[in-house]
Formats: sequence, structure tokens, C-alpha cells
Amino acid sequence: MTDRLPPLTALRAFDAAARHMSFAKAAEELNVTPAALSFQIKSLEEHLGQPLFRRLNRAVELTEAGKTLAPGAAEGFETLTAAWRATRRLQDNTTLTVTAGPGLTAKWLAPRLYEFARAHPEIDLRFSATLRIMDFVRDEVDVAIRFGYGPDPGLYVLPVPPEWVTPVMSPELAERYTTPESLMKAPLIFDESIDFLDPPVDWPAWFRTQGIDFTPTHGSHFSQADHAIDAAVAGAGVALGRRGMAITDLHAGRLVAPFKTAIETKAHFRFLCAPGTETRPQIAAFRDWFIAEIDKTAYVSDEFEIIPVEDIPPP
Amino acid sequence: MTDRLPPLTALRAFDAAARHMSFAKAAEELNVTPAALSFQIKSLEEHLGQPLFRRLNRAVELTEAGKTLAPGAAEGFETLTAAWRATRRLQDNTTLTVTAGPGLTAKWLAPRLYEFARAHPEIDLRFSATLRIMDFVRDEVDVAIRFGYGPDPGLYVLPVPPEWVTPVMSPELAERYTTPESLMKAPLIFDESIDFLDPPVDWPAWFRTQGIDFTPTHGSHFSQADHAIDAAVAGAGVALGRRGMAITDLHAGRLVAPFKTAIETKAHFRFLCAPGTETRPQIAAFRDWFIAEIDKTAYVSDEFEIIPVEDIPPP
DNA sequence: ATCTTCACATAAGTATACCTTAACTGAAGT
DNA sequence: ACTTCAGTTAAGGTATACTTATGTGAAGAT
Repeated sequence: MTDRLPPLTALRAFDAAARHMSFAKAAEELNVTPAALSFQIKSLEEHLGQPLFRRLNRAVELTEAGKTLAPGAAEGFETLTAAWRATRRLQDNTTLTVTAGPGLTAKWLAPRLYEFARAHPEIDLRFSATLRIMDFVRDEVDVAIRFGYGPDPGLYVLPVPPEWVTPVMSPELAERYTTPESLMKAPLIFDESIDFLDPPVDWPAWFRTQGIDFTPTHGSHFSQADHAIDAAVAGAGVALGRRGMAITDLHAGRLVAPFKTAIETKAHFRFLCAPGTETRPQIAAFRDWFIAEIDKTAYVSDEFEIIPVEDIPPP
Repeated sequence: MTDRLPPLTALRAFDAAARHMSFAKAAEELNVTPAALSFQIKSLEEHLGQPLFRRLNRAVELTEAGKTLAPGAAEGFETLTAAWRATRRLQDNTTLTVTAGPGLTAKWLAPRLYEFARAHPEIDLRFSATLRIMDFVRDEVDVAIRFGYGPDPGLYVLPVPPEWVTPVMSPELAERYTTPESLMKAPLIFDESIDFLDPPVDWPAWFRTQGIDFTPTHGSHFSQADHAIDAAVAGAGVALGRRGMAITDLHAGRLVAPFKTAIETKAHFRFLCAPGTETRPQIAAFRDWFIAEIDKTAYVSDEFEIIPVEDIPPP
């Protein structure tokens, strides 16, 4: 017989039946009568040349053929559904789904979102704070904001100024630790979320910018950047704060950055979306707002001597 | 409108049109007239609420919506087609597709296949010699023979006796190197295809079974086991031959294994197929033949003192 | 400049695939 | 023995999908 695809409605009926393991429930899902579904399955079995379900009297179970077909059918229809939904979303100019890492969401986006929501009441903003790299089509996400290196093939990438780090601490601690040397005795906070950077942007690197050869051996470690900043705000120690993470607490006076040397890394935040979607109204609005917010705090960089990490002398 | 799937025939028409970038060719592929296809696309665009193609006079091009939908549609239908074909193959009891690594194919399967083909003339045997792990459904493979550890969740695994290695060389070389100590001065051949084993099954391990602490520093390296064996047959040096790889050349007298100590590893060949398919006639026939062939050479193991690799004293 | 060709659109008519209602079957639970 | 449940079967209607035939507009040829 044909090695091509069988009637697709029949295949979809099978998919629903296999997922529910019930013809009746499958019929309900597809808004047809059980009779119709029974026919579809029967016709599919005729196309195939062998049964897909074993009819027990109160239930159905999959035959070997059914077990072979079911996972692929489910995956195939899932893919189609995701693609169709993503396409439909293109003309929905009222919803905007953004994903960002938990740190950026907590320390940068969340405090500013109220402004965006007020400026664009027509946009229904949804957030997904996860580190998982997402698929724009499959996960129904419009914009991703991610910290790291490029390149990102096949994506629209908006350049954002590079990120730098400098020691930050609570005002109380700043009275105790007034010189770079004194930090060697201070409780240090380690932000493991930037461990992946190469060359490393860490405490030894910062001490070297001060002409100090010192590798701290203990301190508090945090896997997420916002937790490290929170610890610093609470007075638990001195953190190497990333500009984007610390800026809100610096402005609020909860943190101070007494030393005016910062390390710049090639990694930076990147505004990512599927190519072509950057012109959709809500994405363009979000992008413009995002750039404006970053520009608002750009002057902070002028206060610091910013040293590219690759210019730091090796140990 | 509905967020559910649109009419599937229309989606399939779009998929074909997007792949060919031509309505006429898509119509040909689907065995319908161009007019029918034109209607399908139009109906899909109405479902969506926006055009999927931009009609230029001599050609068509995808709109943003089309570009969003096309990859997912293609992938979805590919998945469905693969699943359907895999299901149809279940009732094809005349074809058998086997995949194995290049080493096993060259040194073990190929020399024996003639026998199998003669014993089962009704089976149309196809081979795929690749190291790539294959998906039984997507790659249309019935049986995989792989060297390594388990477990393999969700697969039928036929246990095969464990694999061991012992020094092998050409008869000429064997006259020169008659003691384990003499091998320290022999040209050694390294088979990198078993480097992934842990604990390692390598020359230092074998020397330790002889009470010799020796780590060879140079020799010939081969990334594939069959090439290492071929080099040994050619008299280029002494290889640590895997039972399964060397057995044919040992029987033929092209190789000899003068030292009767072998190292056994927990890794072994595994006969893998999708669960449930082990009862299909051609797979059962191949499995039975495979076991019988292995049993034929089982007595060889009796000649050796086989030491499990974990029992070898550490350096 | 006009003609031809090409690729797709449109109109009208037709077939068939799909669905519904209604009655049936056979086993499990009451 | 009666009810219920899950799926099957039959008959008939409707919407879907296809066909043939004709129309349209621009690219390329003469």
C-alpha cells in the first residue's frame, strides 16, 4: 500500500485515543461523537493493515503497532500545534511573554516593570523566570534576556553595553573596609553564576587590578546572582556585584561601591527574539523601554575606571 | 478564533508549498490540481487571519507568519511520517536493517553475513555501519549492535558474554616477542576506541596482570578498533585485541595470542531493538543466528585466564 | 510594442470523506 | 436479571476537498 501518510484526521483521532486510552474521551476532546472516532480508528487500521488497539470489553489497549505509532504521533501533533500557536501569536499584539534569569528578573526587571506596565496598559505582560534556554516557537516566548556570550545564530540580537563588576557592600560595612587591602580580611561573597566566564571575573582578578596577589579561600557562596546581592544588602559581606544586578540597590543606598575600579567582561545581557518579530508592536515597545532604562543608568559607568578582564595582568 | 489545530489537509498543503516554494510543485507532490492547493492555502490563511504567502507574479515567498509556521510544520509532518513508516515496517517481515559500529561490521559481521543470508534467503538484509546512536523509529533501524555499558531504558537488550582483551600479533612477530617482558620493547598498537572504558582496559593494565609496572609512551594509535587489528595483522606491532574484533583473524591464523592472560571489562556487545519487536520473524532469526555465532567461538575463552579489570591491582 | 508563457486565483459543479443520530453488543457492576 | 458502560455498526445528511474550466497579471520572447 501507500508508504505515505494516512488520512490525517484518522491519525489525529488515533493520537487522541492513545493519549486518553479511551475512544469516548478522545471523541470528547475532538468534539465528535464516539461513533465517528470509532470509524476513524477503523479506517486507520485498514490503511495500516493491522489493528492498533486491542478491544477489551471495558477498555482498550495498544497493540505493538499502536505502541510504535503513538509516541511519534503525539510528538508530531505537538510540534504542529506549537508551530500553529506561535504563528497565531504573531497577530496578537496585546500579549508579550518575556523570559529572563531569576537574578535579572528579581534585581532589575521586577522593580522597573511597573513603569512599563503603566506606559503600555494595552500590553498584557507575562513573565517566565527561568535559566532554561527556551525555544521561541515551542515555549511560546517572545523575548529572552540572557547573560552570556554570543553568537546566537538565527536570532535577532540587540546589543547592550558590556557588563562589569565591582565590590559592593552595605554602607555599614563600607565604614569598616575602606581600602582594597582591608578587603582581604573582609567576609567575601562569591557569586557562582558567573563562574562560567572565561577569563574568570572573580575576586582574585579584582585584587590583581589593585596590585594585590590574593586568592581568598573562604566566604559565602551563592549559585544565583540576586542571592549574592541580597546577602550583601543584608550586611553579610562584600560581593563582586554585576552592574545590572547591583544598580537598583546602589541607587537606593542599600549598597555602596566605594572602590572605583571595575572589571569588564565580554559577556553582557542580550535582548533576543526570533528574527522578524522585533517589529511587532509590543516587542518594539519593550525593546525601546529596555534600551531607555539601560541608558538611564549609563552615567554610572563614568564614575568607574573600567578595566577589560583580558587586560588584567595574569597572576 | 480557535487556538486548536487548523484543518490538517490545509496544513499539509502549506507544508508542501513552503518546502517547494511553489504551489504547482506542491500540488504535484500531493497528487492534486494546483487549484485545489490554492484553495487549501487560502482556507488556511483565513483560519489564521493573515496571509502566509506573498504572491509575486512569478513566484511566492513566505510572510513572517509563513516563516514562523513552516519549520514547525515540516518537523511535525516529518515526525508523523517517520512514526507511520516505522509502524508499517512492523508487518514487513522481509526486511531487516541492522546498524553496528564500523569495527564490528568489518571484523565480525561482514565475514559471517554470507552464512546468514544463505540460511534466510527470504530476509532482505540492509546494513548501516555508523557509530551514531540511532533512533529506532526515526532512523528506521530494526536492530543495533553496540559496544558499551548498559542500561538502555526502554529497549530490549539481549545479554551477550562480556568482552575481554589480550595481546595479539602476527605469527612472525610472535617469534620475536615470546615473554610478557619482551613486549616492553615491542612496537605497541593503541586502540583508542576503548578509551572511554572506566576502569581503563589498556596496556598498563595488562602489564600489571603480569606483575610489570610499565606505561608505554609511544606506539601507533588508531581511533577505530578494526584499524588497530588490521595493523597488527600487517605486522606493524602488537595490539590489545578485543575478543570480538580479533576472533576472525585468530581463527584464520593471521593473528596469534601467545599470552594466555586476558582482561575482562564490564562493557560488552549488546543486541538492541525496540521492545516488542524481538518477536518479529526476521529479528528473532537474526538474534538466534547472532547468539549461535557467538557460542561457536565461546570455547576460545577457556584457553585464557580471564581477569576482571576491577581485580587488577592499582599501580 | 505585442504575444506568449507561466504561476497562481477564481467559479461552478461534483464526489467523497466525515459526522450525526439511532440501534446494537457484550461484559462488568449492582 | 437489570443497568451501565465502552465501543461497534448502519443509514443518511452535510460540509469538505477535489476537479475542470476560465481568468489575471507580470516576465520574457519575438
